[in-house]
Amino acid sequence: MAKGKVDRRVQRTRQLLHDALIDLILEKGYDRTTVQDIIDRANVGRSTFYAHYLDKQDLLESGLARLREELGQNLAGDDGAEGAEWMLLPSLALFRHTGQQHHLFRAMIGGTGIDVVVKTIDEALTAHAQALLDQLIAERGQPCVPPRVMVTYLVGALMALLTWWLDNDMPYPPEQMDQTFRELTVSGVAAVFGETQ
Amino acid sequence: MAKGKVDRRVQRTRQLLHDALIDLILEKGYDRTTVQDIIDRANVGRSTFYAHYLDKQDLLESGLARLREELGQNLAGDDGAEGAEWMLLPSLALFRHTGQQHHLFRAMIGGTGIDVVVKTIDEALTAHAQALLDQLIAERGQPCVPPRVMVTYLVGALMALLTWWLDNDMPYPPEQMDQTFRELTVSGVAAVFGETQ
Amino acid sequence: MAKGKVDRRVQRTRQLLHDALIDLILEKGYDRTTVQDIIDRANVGRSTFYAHYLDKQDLLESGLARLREELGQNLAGDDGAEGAEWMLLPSLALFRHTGQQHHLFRAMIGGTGIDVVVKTIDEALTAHAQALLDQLIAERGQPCVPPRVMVTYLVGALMALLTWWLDNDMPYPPEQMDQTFRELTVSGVAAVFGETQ
Amino acid sequence: MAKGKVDRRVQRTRQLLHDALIDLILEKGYDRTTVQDIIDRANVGRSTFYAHYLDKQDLLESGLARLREELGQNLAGDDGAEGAEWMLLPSLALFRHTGQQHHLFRAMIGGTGIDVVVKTIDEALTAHAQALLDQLIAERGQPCVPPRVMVTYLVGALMALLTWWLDNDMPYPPEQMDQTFRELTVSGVAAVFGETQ
DNA sequence: TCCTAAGCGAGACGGTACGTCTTGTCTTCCA
DNA sequence: TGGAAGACAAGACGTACCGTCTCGCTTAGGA
Repeated sequence: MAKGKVDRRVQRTRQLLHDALIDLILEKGYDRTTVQDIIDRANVGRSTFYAHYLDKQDLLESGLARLREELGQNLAGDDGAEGAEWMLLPSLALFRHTGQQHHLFRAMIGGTGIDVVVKTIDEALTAHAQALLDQLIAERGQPCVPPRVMVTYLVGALMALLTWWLDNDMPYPPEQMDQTFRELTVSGVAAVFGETQ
Repeated sequence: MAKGKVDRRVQRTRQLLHDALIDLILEKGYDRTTVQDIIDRANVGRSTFYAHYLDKQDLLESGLARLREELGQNLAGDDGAEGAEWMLLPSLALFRHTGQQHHLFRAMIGGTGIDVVVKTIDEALTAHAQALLDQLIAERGQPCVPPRVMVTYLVGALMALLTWWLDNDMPYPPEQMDQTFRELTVSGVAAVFGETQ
Repeated sequence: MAKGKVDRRVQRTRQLLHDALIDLILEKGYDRTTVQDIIDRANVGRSTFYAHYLDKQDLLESGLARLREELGQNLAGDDGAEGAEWMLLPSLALFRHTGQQHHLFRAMIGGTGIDVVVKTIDEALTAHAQALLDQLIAERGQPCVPPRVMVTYLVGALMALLTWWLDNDMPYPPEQMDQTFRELTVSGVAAVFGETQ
Repeated sequence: MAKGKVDRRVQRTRQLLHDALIDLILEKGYDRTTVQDIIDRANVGRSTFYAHYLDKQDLLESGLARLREELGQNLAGDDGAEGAEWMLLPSLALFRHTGQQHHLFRAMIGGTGIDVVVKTIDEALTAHAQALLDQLIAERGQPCVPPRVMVTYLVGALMALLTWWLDNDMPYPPEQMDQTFRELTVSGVAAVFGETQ
């Protein structure tokens, strides 16, 4: 069998398992979902599950690559539209994107959230903000606070807004959430670069 | 037995259980600690454990009252020293306080953290910020963004900084962390109230 | 709790498990009986089973002490009645005893049999024959063949008859089986001690 | 492809599987040998195994034809040499034959033995003894015990000696084992036919 | 010499039983 | 009489084999 090429059956099995997991997360939450639930739903043998994944978390993580990619694409296109040079995070795109799949995202990052998912989004946003900040530093010079801490601040604030928004049934439109984030953020970022808004 | 007076043994048992839990959290983390571990360490019977607490989480939560109180005291005294009227969170006191007990706090809120602990601190900070914000609104009128969202933003950002700081072995002194938080926050808060810094 | 004294519940649980195993052996055979079958039948938790026994075989073996004892009692009383001094095995008692519980013994030693059970009976008979043979040697001197081999011969022959008898629905009464065994055995034993019948 | 004619490759595959099984039985015993072990050793695909045999036992049994044949040949030649007319089993040839391949036979019938192998030898010996006994009956008339039971007795005794001998590292030469069996057997057989030795 | 059906290896798969682990309840005994 | 000790039912876990299956490659034997 050609190396590096995965059997069509393997692809199918993995897809079945992923789909089953997502279904079950939506139905009863990640923590209450057991491996048995997953393989029953996917019509897959127990040993088959463990042939592909180490455990439930491994299955989840293997699906995060796709999430990362999706986020990357959706968020990338947003930057041009941001306008303000002080805006380091694609918050509008993020609110829009998660709002569209709010059932899924609520199950994934709402409430307590699933650690590994939260961490994945966190890291993606962190990388994004870090990159933009590096650019800004190249243009403006060092800010008066440690850049890494700034990034942590921005990402933490945005994640908090996002989580709160999903947990509270999205009481404002994405645009307003973005606007709020922007208002609170931009002058701070400008300030640490010595600018006055 | 005198009613209303809790048997001294009961107090002792509870203390043993709390201490055992804290020890074990520091040793191997909350998630990897089992009820069996706790009662072995505390030299307590299994049924005794369940006579006092519903489960592991209940034991943890019951200890949070003290944490809340401690935080309340430590953070309250800080406000006067904050100086700026736009500062809604006692960040300096928080960094100092957690830094002093960083082993414990790292185990509690570092990494993935223990949900209920994070939530407790989050709620305490949220209440604090909300109160100060209400005052500010009484003086300044409504800000241009939803106040509840503002509070979420501020608390989320501060929690993110705190967690990052502990996870990265406190690379900056509490004063600098506070300063950074302040720089990034104050102008934003002022801005939404229509003030220019 | 008093050491060496076993909780009444423990006794009860073990009894339930033993009974369930015997039931199931009679119903579907030892090999086809699973641990799950046993604990379902006994209304016992899986972990309880493994708290008491290492595995299915261990449960079976732990019940063999009683079998050994039973055999010992039933077979011992027979010797006086044997008559012939050349008779080293309580074959009549054995056929009678097993015939009375033929369902159980068929399941245990018929067909392929359960190794450990066959071995247990084999050992009990071997010890018995060896003891009588030692007496005989004390009286008569060494036989012209190795005593240990003689014992093996006698026990092997008797076990073969017993197994065949149970497997073929006991086509002869115990008395006739005993008589046959006696006819074929006695003159041989006498012969190796230099006696002519 | 010509029907009834088996592909050379087929022969080769079967041989590989048989050899692998025998190797593994000698190395780790029949019970501890898995199908996976066998096909790994034989460098054969899993499906190939099941294309030829139903299961591990089927593979083993298919090899027993040769064993039966071998036994038949070796044992047949012995009868003339038996001498005594009361000797119904070719015990000397049996001890010699198994002694020569004691590694294999020990693994096959020693200890607990492999049921199907033991049964095969048992049946071969039973048929042999039955045939000779029928002859004897034709000459001497009915014995005073059921002939079928006699045969069972003789075969059981011989198998027991053989197993014990192999399990105990053949402490006596085949001739002595045969002699012992003969001493214990012959007078009994004679006796049931009303003869005195 | 080519073609084609078979044998074959590789290994994915559904299924079943295993022995382990942890939870929260229940029972017994002792101080 | 309340707490220590720990037995217990429940059920999820990750592992080990089994027997079935699908896939392409190889390879003989008849055209």
